[in-house]
Amino acid sequence: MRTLEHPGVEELTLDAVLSALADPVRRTIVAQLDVGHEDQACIAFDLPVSKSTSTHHFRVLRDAGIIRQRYAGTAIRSSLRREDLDARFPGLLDAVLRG
Amino acid sequence: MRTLEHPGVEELTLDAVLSALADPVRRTIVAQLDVGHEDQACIAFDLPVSKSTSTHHFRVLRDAGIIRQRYAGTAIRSSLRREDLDARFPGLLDAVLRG
DNA sequence: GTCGTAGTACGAGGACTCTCGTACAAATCT
DNA sequence: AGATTTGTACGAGAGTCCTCGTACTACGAC
Repeated sequence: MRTLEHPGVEELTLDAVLSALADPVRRTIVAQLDVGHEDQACIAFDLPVSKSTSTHHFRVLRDAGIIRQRYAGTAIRSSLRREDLDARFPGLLDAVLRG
Repeated sequence: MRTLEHPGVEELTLDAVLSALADPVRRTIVAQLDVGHEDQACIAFDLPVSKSTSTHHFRVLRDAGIIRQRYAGTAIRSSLRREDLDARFPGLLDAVLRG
């Protein structure tokens, strides 16, 4: 099975997290994951960009440690790393999601 | 007396605020304002960039509504718009400052 | 008035980002 | 096996951002 690289909790940087969340498309992804679309494939998200651009944004979120991704057949299941983010930057994710 | 443009509370956008806070130099400014250097001139901040780059970063922070600036002689006094930010995006500033 | 200080305006270089299309790889389904 | 689905790799174009130096303005001090 194919695997995907994820940074550890202690590797999360405020710089990467804030840069990732500064993009509106990526905040849309995070918001949709927050309301429980964790079973969706990347392609099923409602995004105003092409497929390759989607891949780019999901990768940025994964590299920043904001989401976790694992293969499920040909698709990928994404989920929010809420606990890791709360442990490293308490209140940040909630504040952004509320905004 | 010269004046400076500031956005109103209702004009603050998450996009502008997060983009502004995504830069490490600007977070340094915000952090120094947070620990009570609000009497300092811009030039007195400990930043690893040139004077004109400083001007740029202070302007981005002001345009995003994160700081307030007013002239005091030839210098400028900057201060955090903590209450405005807390009203618009509760918990966000604290989370970033804690990180 | 002259000098010094604090900040701005402007332009430029370099890097990065967002976007896309096309071509491709990996797993699944028929 | 062949077709379909999902996502990736790659390259390219356009735009943005960070950085700087130089020249300039506004205010205050002497």
